Amino acid sequence: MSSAPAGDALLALYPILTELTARARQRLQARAQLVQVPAGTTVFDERQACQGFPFVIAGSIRVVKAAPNGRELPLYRVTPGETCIISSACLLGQAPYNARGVTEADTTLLVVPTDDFQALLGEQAFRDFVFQLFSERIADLMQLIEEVAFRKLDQRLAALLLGKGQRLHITHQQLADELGSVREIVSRLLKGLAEQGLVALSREQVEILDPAGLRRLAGA
Amino acid sequence: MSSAPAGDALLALYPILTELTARARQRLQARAQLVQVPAGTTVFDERQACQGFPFVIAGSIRVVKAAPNGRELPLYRVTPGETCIISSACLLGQAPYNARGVTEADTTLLVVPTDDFQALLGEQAFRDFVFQLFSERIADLMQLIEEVAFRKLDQRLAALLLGKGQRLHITHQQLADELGSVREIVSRLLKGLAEQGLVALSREQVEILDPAGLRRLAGA
DNA sequence: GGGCGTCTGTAACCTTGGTTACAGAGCTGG
DNA sequence: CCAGCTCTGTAACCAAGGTTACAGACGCCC
Repeated sequence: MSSAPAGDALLALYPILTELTARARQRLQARAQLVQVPAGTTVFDERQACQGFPFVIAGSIRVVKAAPNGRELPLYRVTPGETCIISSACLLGQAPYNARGVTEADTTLLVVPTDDFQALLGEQAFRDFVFQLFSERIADLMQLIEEVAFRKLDQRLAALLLGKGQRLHITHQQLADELGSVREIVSRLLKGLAEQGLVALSREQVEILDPAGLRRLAGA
Repeated sequence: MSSAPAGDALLALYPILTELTARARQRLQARAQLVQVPAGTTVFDERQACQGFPFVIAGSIRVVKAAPNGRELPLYRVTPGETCIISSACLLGQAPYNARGVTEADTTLLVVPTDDFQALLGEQAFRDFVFQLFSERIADLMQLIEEVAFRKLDQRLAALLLGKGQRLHITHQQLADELGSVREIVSRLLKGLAEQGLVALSREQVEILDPAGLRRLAGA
C-alpha cells in the first residue's frame, strides 16, 4: 500500500488533480486509502451509508439497480478516470446509497474519506471536474429512463449491439443482463434480427451485418 | 420588472442566497432576468441549448420525458425554493436539454445567465445549496428508475395515492398522467382497489379508506 | 329542459415480455 | 470416447398493460 505509485497512477488517470493546490494534494496522499478488490465484489449496496469517495485506478465498477426478484438493471459503469455520481450524491446529501456497485474485474480503488472529499470540492479544478462528470451521468440516466420507459426491447437490443465493432463475442445471457431482461427473450429477439438479415449468429458471437438497419431500428 | 421586490422574494425563498458575498448578490440583481410565464408554457425542451439557470419565484415547473408517441413520464417538479437539476447539468456540461419543462401554473422565474451561474458556483454557500438539491434529485431519479423498471402499475398507483390526505380531488386522467400511463388502465386499477376496499370512488374524487393496505400494496 | 363537454365504466382484443420446460449442440477434461 | 458443463433454440403458456370502441353519468350554460 505504498502511496507514491498509487499517487502517480491517480494523477495520470485524473489529470485534473494536478491542478490542485499543493496542500490539497498532500492531504489526498495522506488520507486516501488504496484498496484492492477482486472481481465480483459488492463494493456498496442499497441502504448502506457512503463511507468515502472512490477513484477507480484499475478495473471497473458496474452500478446497478436491483429488483426485488433478483433481476438487475445496469445504470452505468465507472472506469478509471471517471467518478461515481451516486457516491457523490450520497456524500453530498448525507443519504444512503440507492443502488449497488459490483466490481466487474479485479479493481483497485483509492477511497477518499468523506470530509476530505468535501474539502476537495473547495478546489475550483476538482469541483469543475466532478460537476462535469455529474452532468454527463445525469444525461446517461435520462437516456436510461427514456429507454426503459418508452423503448421496446428489440430497439434497446439493437442499440446495445451497435458501436462495439463488427463481431461481438458475447453470450445471450450477457446481453440480457445488460438490458435487465432474460436470456430467452434475447434469443428470440436475436433470431428476429437474424431473420431480417441484420445480424448473423453463432456460438458466443453476434456478427453485425447491417449496421444502418440496426440503427434505424434502434432509433425508431 | 423592478428587481427590488423580486430580490426580496428571491431571498425569502432561497435563504441561502443571503450568505452570498455582497459582490455576488449585486451581480445577481444586475444580471438576472425576471420572467412571467402563463400556465402550460414549455419553458425548455429536449435538444434545446440551456440559456440560463431558473429560480422559481412563484408557480411550478413540471419536468417530463416525452415519448415519441406523445405520452409523457413526469420526472420531478420544481417549486419555489428548489432548483432544476437538468438545467444545472446542462449548464455545467454545456449540453442541450434532455427533457421538457412545462409550467403547471402561472409562473414567475428569475433567470440567471450562464456565466453568472458559473460565477455563483464559486461561492461556497451557493455551491453547497446546488449540490444538496442535486443529490436529492438524483435520489428521486433513482427511485423513478426503480419504479418504471420494476414496479407494477397498481403498486405505483397505490404509492401515488398516499400522502395526499384522505380525499383526493383528481381525475383518472390526471392520475394516469402522473404515472405516464393512460386513463382506461387507471380506471381499471382503481376499480380493483375499490373492490379490495382500499379506496372509494366518486366523480373527480378518490377517498382513501385503508392507507395501511395501500402502503402494503405499494411496498410489496 | 336540452345540448354539449367532461368524466367514468367497461368489454374485446392485441402486443410485449416473462416463465416454464425441454432438447440439442458444442466444448472440455478425465 | 464420453460425462458434464455451458450455451442456444424453441414452444406453450401467462400476465401486464395498452388500444379501440362505446355507453352512460354528471354538470353547466343557453
